[in-house]
Amino acid sequence: MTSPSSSSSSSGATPARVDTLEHPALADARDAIADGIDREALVTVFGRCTVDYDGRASSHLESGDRHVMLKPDGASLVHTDEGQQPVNWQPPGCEHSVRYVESGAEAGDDDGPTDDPSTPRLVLESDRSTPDERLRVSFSRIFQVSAFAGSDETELALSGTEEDLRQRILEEPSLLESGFTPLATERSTPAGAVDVYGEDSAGRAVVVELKRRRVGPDAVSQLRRYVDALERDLHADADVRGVLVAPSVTDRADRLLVEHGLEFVSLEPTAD
Amino acid sequence: MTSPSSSSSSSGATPARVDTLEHPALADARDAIADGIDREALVTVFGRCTVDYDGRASSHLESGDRHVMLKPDGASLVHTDEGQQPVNWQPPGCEHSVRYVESGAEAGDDDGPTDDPSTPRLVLESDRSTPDERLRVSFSRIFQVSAFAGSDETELALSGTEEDLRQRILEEPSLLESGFTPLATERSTPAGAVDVYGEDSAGRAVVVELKRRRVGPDAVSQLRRYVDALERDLHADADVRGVLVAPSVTDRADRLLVEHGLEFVSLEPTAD
DNA sequence: CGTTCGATATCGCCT
DNA sequence: AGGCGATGTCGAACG
Repeated sequence: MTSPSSSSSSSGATPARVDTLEHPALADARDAIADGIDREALVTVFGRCTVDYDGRASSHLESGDRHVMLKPDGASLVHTDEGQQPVNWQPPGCEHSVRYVESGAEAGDDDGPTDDPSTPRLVLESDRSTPDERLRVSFSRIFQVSAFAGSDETELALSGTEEDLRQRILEEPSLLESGFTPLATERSTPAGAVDVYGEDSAGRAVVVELKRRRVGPDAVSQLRRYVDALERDLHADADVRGVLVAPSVTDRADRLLVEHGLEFVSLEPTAD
Repeated sequence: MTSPSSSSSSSGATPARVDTLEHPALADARDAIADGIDREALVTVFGRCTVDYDGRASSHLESGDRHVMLKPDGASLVHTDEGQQPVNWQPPGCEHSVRYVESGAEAGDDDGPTDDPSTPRLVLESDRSTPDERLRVSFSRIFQVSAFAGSDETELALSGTEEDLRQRILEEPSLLESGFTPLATERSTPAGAVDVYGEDSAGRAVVVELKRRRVGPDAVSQLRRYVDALERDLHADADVRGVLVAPSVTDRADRLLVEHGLEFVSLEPTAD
């Protein structure tokens, strides 16, 4: 069951390739993983391991069975059987390495005890600098190693974003209010760029902050910062209106809006 | 190469089990995936597929080779060979389903064209309500299916969090400033809960907002909301101090602090 | 349930 | 490289 199996898809311009080992010896797993990293394949390892992270924060995970994915762009993901988020990870830009250690005590230079340091271990590391951080996965057993090489040229088409909401307003400004005229998007202020800047039927300046979903107090504060900054920037006794555009607001955000003299218009990113 | 292989770890209290098919026929893949879901295993599928999401937003991904993970808690993840984040996903709480469709045109009820609708397809769906959303992965080819059953009882131990920063301040209040006395954590105000509430050596109320890392304008606004709310809550002519505690602040955040009469103390979550 | 806020947030854009 | 804001953010704590 530890003999390597390599197989290619029989049709298609760029055949996908999969290499799998089941219950390999740790040394064989090391070779397969090193080969997968070298070939820039997507490598997965399922096995019993401890996990240590050190960098922006520090973490330790005792021994358990987990699924590890190493990507050719340097990303690393450790998944348990629960949760959308990996229990540990490393962002793209890391250098992956793998090594076989006869005595687990040497797996880490300065780590605490692992599940059984006296047994041999296979250690995966993903390191980067800026910020300096490291993920180390130390396996006592490996149940499966796979290396996937495929082809994926396509990009995700997503709709229902804040950008869609902006397009809706620009194409039909009356959705904001009758007589509204957009003058600029991403208009720069000392506090940052305003989503949509324009003027109302009376010629007053209007700052519009867009949110694709129901908003809380943070969005109100954000809008307030822009209105404040623009009032100073126009340095007249400018009466600048601030309008929050979102599907809905929470109670507390609504009170904040009133408190700060800001307005709200209910609008969804798409017309459905 | 399409014969099923099931294997168990030979030692350990809770042996891990791995079932793998390589280049299975779609109908065989369907049975293996359904069995894995049924057994509450962690199921992975690598193959050529299109991906469609509809719910909080909508997205479509043309045909390519991707890695799909179905977790027993209902989470679903679609990974390409790039990026830390899945290109598509579904949170825990979904219901997974798998079906074999002779003609791909029936894979979706109302979908646009896929890579080749005339060929048979294997369709994975993960659905949930509140919010109502659905992820559909439609495979034209499957290169590998695996089902992993393991054991993982341990929890992550993490340090360097905001909670650590709070403990540091509570154990040694002089780190904030000489004479500071913490009176409460998570003190409730109309604007939300204050991280640390206390008084200085002159008996003035102090609101402390903690951040584990370098902060921008949002944290300053958050602190300002708390100070405002507390000044009203104490409804005296209360002079409430607001102190932001973080490793550092950006320039713009620093100007905002001055503008709002707030203070800053540089402190890291851990003593290193 | 909804609200609120933290996170090793990640990601993309722009300076 | 750092700042800044969006995200189908996710997740947890709390009401």
